[in-house]
Formats: sequence, C-alpha cells, structure tokens
Amino acid sequence: MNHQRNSWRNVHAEIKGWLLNARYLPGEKLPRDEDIAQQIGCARSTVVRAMQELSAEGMVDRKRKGGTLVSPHRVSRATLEIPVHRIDIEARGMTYSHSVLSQSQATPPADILKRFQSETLPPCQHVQALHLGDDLPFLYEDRWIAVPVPSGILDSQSANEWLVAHCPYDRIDVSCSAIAADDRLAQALGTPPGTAHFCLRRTTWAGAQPITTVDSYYQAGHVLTFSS
Amino acid sequence: MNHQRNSWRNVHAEIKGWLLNARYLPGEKLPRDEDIAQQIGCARSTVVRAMQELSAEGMVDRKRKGGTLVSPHRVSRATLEIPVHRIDIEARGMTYSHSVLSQSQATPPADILKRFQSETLPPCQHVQALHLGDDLPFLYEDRWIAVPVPSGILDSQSANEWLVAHCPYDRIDVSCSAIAADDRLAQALGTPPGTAHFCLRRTTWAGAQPITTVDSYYQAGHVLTFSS
DNA sequence: GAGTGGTCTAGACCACGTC
DNA sequence: ACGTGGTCTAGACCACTCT
Repeated sequence: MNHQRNSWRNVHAEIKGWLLNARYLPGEKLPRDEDIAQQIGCARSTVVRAMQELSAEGMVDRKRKGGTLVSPHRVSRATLEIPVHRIDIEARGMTYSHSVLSQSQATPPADILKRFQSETLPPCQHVQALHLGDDLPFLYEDRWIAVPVPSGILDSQSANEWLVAHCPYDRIDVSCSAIAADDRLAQALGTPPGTAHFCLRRTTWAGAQPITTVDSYYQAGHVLTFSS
Repeated sequence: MNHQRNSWRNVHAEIKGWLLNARYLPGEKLPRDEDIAQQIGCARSTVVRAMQELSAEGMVDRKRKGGTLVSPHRVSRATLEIPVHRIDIEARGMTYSHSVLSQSQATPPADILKRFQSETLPPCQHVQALHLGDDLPFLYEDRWIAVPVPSGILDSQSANEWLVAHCPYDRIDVSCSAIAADDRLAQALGTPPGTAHFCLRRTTWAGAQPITTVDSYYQAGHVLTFSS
C-alpha cells in the first residue's frame, strides 16, 4: 500500500496530473526539482525518483542545466506481456493440454538463419505443436530450437516451458502480423483454408547465441491485449 | 555516461548477469540486499534501486521477510511504440498523404459505448480515413471521437495528429487481432474480400472521459515490430 | 517476534550543458 | 562559470509476513 504521504509514486502522479490538466503544456519548462520538492513538501530525491519515471515514460525531457521540459512528442506506448501458453490458457479458465504434431532434427533453411541473424548453424530441433484449451485448438506453434535439448523433454512438456526454465535469454525480437491459413495450419486449427489468423513471432538469443524462434498462430478471432 | 563505478544501473546489469548465466536458477533465493551490497561494495539503497528495476521487469519476485526469489515464470515482454501514422510512413521513405472517406456526427452504437466503458455518450464524430504512402493505401482507420473537435480540422489534417497535440490522455487500451476484409475494407485497401488484415485497436481516456477509439487496418502483409 | 524489503531524508559530490 | 539534473550514501523508520 501507499502508506507514505509523499511517496515518489504519489509525487509522480501529482506531476503527471499537471501535464494532463494542461497546467504545463508541451515544450514548457517545469520548475527545478528542488522547488517542486519544497512546494510539495518532500525531499529532492523523491522528486528525482518521480521524474526518472516520467522521463522513462516519455512524458518529460530532462537535461542538466537545461531543466525539465514537457515532452512535445508524447508517443503511445503499450507493453505486451507474453506468458507461457499454459498460463495464458489456464487464466481463461480452460484446461490446458498440448500435443506435438511433428518433431525432427534438420538444418535450418535460409529464412530461419536470417531470423537468427546467423550465417550458419548446426542442425536444430524443429517442432510443430498444438496448445489446446478444453481439448480445442488454441494455438499452433512452429518452433526452431538452436540449443541442445535433452531427449524426451519435447514429448513430455511444452518446449517453451523447458526453455524458459533452462535457457534464459538476454535479447528478444517480437513482431506480429495477420496470416491466411494454409492447408497445414487450417487442418491443425480446424478452420477453412484462407481463414485470417493472428501470428506472433518471437526470436531469442543469449548474447550472440540463438536460442529459439517460434511462430505462434492463434485460433481465428483471437485478440491480443496489451497492458497499459 | 556511467562514470560511477557502482551506479544502480551497473549493479542491475551485474545481478541480471547472475540470472542469465544461470548462477541463480528460477525459484532460487538471492542473498539479502544488504549482503549483496556488501559484496559489491555499495550502499543498500543502490541494490534496492537495481532490484526495483529487476522486479519491474519480472526477473525477480520480492517479498518482505521472504527475500528475493528468481522469478519462475519469467514472461516475455515487448514494448510497442505507436507513432503518428505520418511519421511511420515517412520513416519508410514514402511520401505521406491521407484522405477522409467519410465523416459524420452520430450516436455511438452499443459496441462503441462498451469500448469506451460508458453508459451513454452525446453524439460523436465518426471518421473513416485512409493513410497512404506514395499514394498507395497503407492503412484504413475507423475512428470515433468523443471530444469536441473544431470544424474543418478533420479535413485539413489527420484526426490523430490533432488529438495528440490537443487532447492528452492518461489511459490507453490497446489490442490487436487478425481480420478478414469485408467489402468496405477490401475496397478501401484495394484487396480481395476475405484477405487477412492486421488490426490495431486503441482507445484513450482522460480520467473517465473517453477521448477517441480507433481501429487501424493495415495493408495485407504488414508486420508490426516491437522494440525490445 | 524478528527478519527482510520499502521508502524517505538530508547531504554530498559529480557531470553536463547553457550562458 | 555556474546552475541543474544524476547519483550515491548512511541512517532511520515502517510494513509485511514467515516462524
């Protein structure tokens, strides 16, 4: 809870209010941290902490000696949080299950290498699997895994779950698009060919070492929501 | 620059390294802040600041008395930065233009009210417009505006650009999905009906006051990329 | 009850950029 | 050169929650 009267979160909200009420307009200069602190009745560090947050949100621009300006180019920002599919499905009150449709070891084709930003790679695991909610197809995933995986893992559990627990990454690329189902996808998800499906593509690395790349094709009508 | 030897950013990177190198595994307990501080040679507050960031990133879970645990369900997070369409199009080296296809004042239907989370609303502006790059359709937008707009604005410039400059919002809802083109959309974007299009929906408020809601339908094949 | 994180404070010094 | 933000420190007290 916010039991503190002048927590930096409160100060942050207070100053944000000034910007939203147009008390200070884009391009305008805010008072010095110290003056704000005195006015609110808190320490300068508290104002600084609040300002760091506003700056990170893109609400203000701060410069030494230049002071704090209300940012003129406030952009919309939204964060996508991608849970493990099991959690996602269970959070909707459905029973989770998954089924591996195919699994093989293969040399990645050129487009996968490009995705990994690698020149060459040794043979990788290539897995196609279905994640189901209440035994109905929820999403189809097509995954390449560029790290060694203990045999048997891919049958007994979702590749994703094993990877997040054992292969931390420090870089991720995410993109999404709309795709018309080809025959394979249509069959997997039980929709007519040509149906519009939402596709989320993720590629991860640990340093320069590729870990995995996966295309997740969601059931028709799926809506991906962002947290504010 | 990071001229400080033990800035909280460095400490943050250091501890993050422990997690990425699997020195501490998911579910495992990290030392107390104070011990980490002593080991690194900095103040506890510095470790705390770094830990706040790791916690906000979802890398660790912190509990009073319970200590700091490496999060067992590290979620993928990606941030979508949504620029004004004109900037987006110009950044691709194309010449921007836009064209209002229809504009009217109307009482919002039930689904729009639901999107705005409002019971009732006075009549709103309803605008359908095309944003073009090099005179080819880039995206089609269907927008409802719940705030008064000076007449003439909507013809001379993009509604979005006017809104970002004059109506700051403090809450935004974002979601996206894949949609098969209906006749109207197909005609606007010049694709066959049924084509899969990517749809980005945004709704904004200032406090409880709805500002605008817009569905942006991108040209077939469009890929939305996230910043890491 | 006691241990751990959560936050604030006051002061100090540094670094950057404008004047 | 000087004013402003950037960061660290040391200490204090609070709040949660496990034992």
